[in-house]
Amino acid sequence: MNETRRDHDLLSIGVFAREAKLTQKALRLYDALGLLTPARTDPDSGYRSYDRAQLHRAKLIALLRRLDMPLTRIAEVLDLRGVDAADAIGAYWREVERDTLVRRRLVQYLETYLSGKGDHMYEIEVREVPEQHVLSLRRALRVHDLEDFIVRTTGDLYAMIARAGLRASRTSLAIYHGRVDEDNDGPVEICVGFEPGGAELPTPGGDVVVKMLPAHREAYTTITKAQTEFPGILGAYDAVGRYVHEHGLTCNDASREVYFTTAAETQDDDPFCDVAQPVA
Amino acid sequence: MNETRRDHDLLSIGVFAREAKLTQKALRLYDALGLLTPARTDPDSGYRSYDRAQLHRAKLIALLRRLDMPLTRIAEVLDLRGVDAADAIGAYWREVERDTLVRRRLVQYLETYLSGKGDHMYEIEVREVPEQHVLSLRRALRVHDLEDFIVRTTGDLYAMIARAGLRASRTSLAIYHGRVDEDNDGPVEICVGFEPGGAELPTPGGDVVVKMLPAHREAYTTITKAQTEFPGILGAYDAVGRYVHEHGLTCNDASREVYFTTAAETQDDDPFCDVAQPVA
DNA sequence: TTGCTCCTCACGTCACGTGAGGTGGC
DNA sequence: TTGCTCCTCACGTCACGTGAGGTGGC
Repeated sequence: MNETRRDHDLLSIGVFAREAKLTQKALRLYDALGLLTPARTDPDSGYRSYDRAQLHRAKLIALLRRLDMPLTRIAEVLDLRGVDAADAIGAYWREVERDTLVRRRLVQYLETYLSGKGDHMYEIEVREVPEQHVLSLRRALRVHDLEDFIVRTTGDLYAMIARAGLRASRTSLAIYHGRVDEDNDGPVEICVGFEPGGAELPTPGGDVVVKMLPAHREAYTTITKAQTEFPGILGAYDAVGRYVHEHGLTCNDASREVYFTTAAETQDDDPFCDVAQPVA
Repeated sequence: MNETRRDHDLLSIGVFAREAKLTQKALRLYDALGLLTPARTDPDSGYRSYDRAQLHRAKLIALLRRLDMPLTRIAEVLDLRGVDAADAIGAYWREVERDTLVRRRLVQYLETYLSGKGDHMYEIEVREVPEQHVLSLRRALRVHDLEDFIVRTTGDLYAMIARAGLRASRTSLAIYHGRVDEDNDGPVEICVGFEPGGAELPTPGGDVVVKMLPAHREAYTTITKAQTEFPGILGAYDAVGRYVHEHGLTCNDASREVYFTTAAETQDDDPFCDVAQPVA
C-alpha cells in the first residue's frame, strides 16, 4: 500500500520476475543481451537487483514476447517512444495478420481436399479451341507479383488492340510455361486474341509480340473468383490433372487460365475464369 | 510428361525434396523420426530413395509445417484418414485462432496506451458509498473461470434475495482480494446488496454469508462492455490507480467492479460497470 | 579425371527450461 | 545450523540451417 515512495526500491530477481511475469532465466538472458540490465549487480556474489521503475520495461517485454516478437525486434521497439513504439508494434502485428490470412486459406484448402469435398467440386469438360491470333507478352516472375502482372498486362494488351482499331477477343489467357510460386518464376505468358481485320497491327514495341496460338483440345473447369485464391486454386489444377490422368490423355502444352470477365465486375461466388490443360 | 507410368519410380532425395518443397535436411530428420521413411535406403552408401507415391505424404507434411504444427502433432494427423484428418487440422487451427484473438486484443491494448490515447480515455471521479447489507460469496479462481463465476454467482445471490422476499440493490460487486490471472487466484468476492426489511433472510447455505460492507470513499470510472475485455480492462485499473497516486490518496481496501446492468441487455459501447478503488 | 549428388557429424540458431553443484544472507 | 534465494555452467528442446570432410556414380 505504501509503494508510492518505494519507486527506487531495489528488488531481487525473484520478486522482480514474479511482478513482471517473467522467469529468472529470461531475465538473466535479457541481462546478457543488454535488453534489460539490472539497476545493480553485486560484484562479489553476482546478485542482480532491479529498480521498481524497471518494471514498466520488463512488463512491456513480457507482453511483446506473448506476441512472439523476436528479442531483436523488441529491442527496436524499446528504443522508440509513445506513438512510434505503438506504430512499430502495429506494423509487426500487420505482418502477423497477413501471415495468418495465408495460413487460414491453407487450412480451408486442406480441409476441403482431405475430407473429400474437393473431389466433386469441379466439373471437368473437354473442348476444341480454334487457332487464334494474339498479342502476347512473356515474363519470368514469382507468385508475389503474379496477380498484378496479369491484370496490368491484360489491360495493356487490350488497349493496344483497341488503339490499332482491331476487334479484341472476349477472353484473355495466362499461360504457365513453368511453375510459379515462391521459388519458381514461370515464365508466364499473357495473351489477348484479336481478329486480324482490315487494319494492320503496328509492329508492337517492347516485349510484346504478335503470334498465332495453334488450335487444340483442352480439358478445363470453370472456377469462381473466390476459388482463384491461393492455395485453393491448386485444387482446380489438381482436379483437371486428375481428369487428364484418369482418362488416359496426354498433356501436350502448358496449362493456362482463360479469363472471360474482369475482377471488378465479378462477385466472389460468380464464375471468373477457366483452368485449362491442352491435351492430345 | 510421361510420369503417368512412373508412379513407382524411385527419386533421389534431391529431386524428392524439390518436388515436395522440403529441404534435404528436413527429409533426413523426418526419416530419423520415422515420420517419412524412404522407400529404400542403400545399405552401403546410405543413399535414400523415395517412391513418387510418397510425395503426397511429404507435401502434406510441408503444408502442415507451414501452419507451424509440431511434428508430433503432424504424426497424429498422418495416422488419420479423410474427414478425421481434416477435423484434426481444423481442431488445431481453432486453437491457433483462439490464441490469435487474445494476442490481437493485446496489440490493441498496447497501441492504445503506448500512443497515449489511454491517458484521457477514462474520466475518474470520487464518490461516497454508504454502508450496505450484502449477500456474499468468496472463491479462489484463475482468470479462465472468472467471467463465468461472476455471472453465475451474481444471479444466484439475486435469486436468494428474491426468494427471501427482500428487495435487492440495483448494483452488484466483484471485489478482488488478490490478483486474478493465469497464475494468481484472487480470491474474488461477489456481493449483492439488499434492504433488510421486515422479512428475515434465512441463514444462507454453503459458502454464502450475510455481511455489512462499510461506508467508504472510492475513486471510480465507468467503462463500456467492450472495455471489460482482457487485457483492455487493465487500462481502466491503471487509470484509477494513477488517479489515486497523483492525488496523494491511499488505497484502503481491495479494488472492485460495480455492475449496474447485465451483459444481455448491454451493447458493446454502452456503459457496463464501474472500476472502483476505495481510498482514504 | 571432373562435377555433381549424396552421406554423416558437429555446431549454430532462437528463447528459453531444467537440473547440477555451489554460495550468500537471515 | 537450517531454509531460502541466488549464482554459473552445462545440457536439453524444437525444427531445422550451415558448413566440414568424405564418398559414390556418371
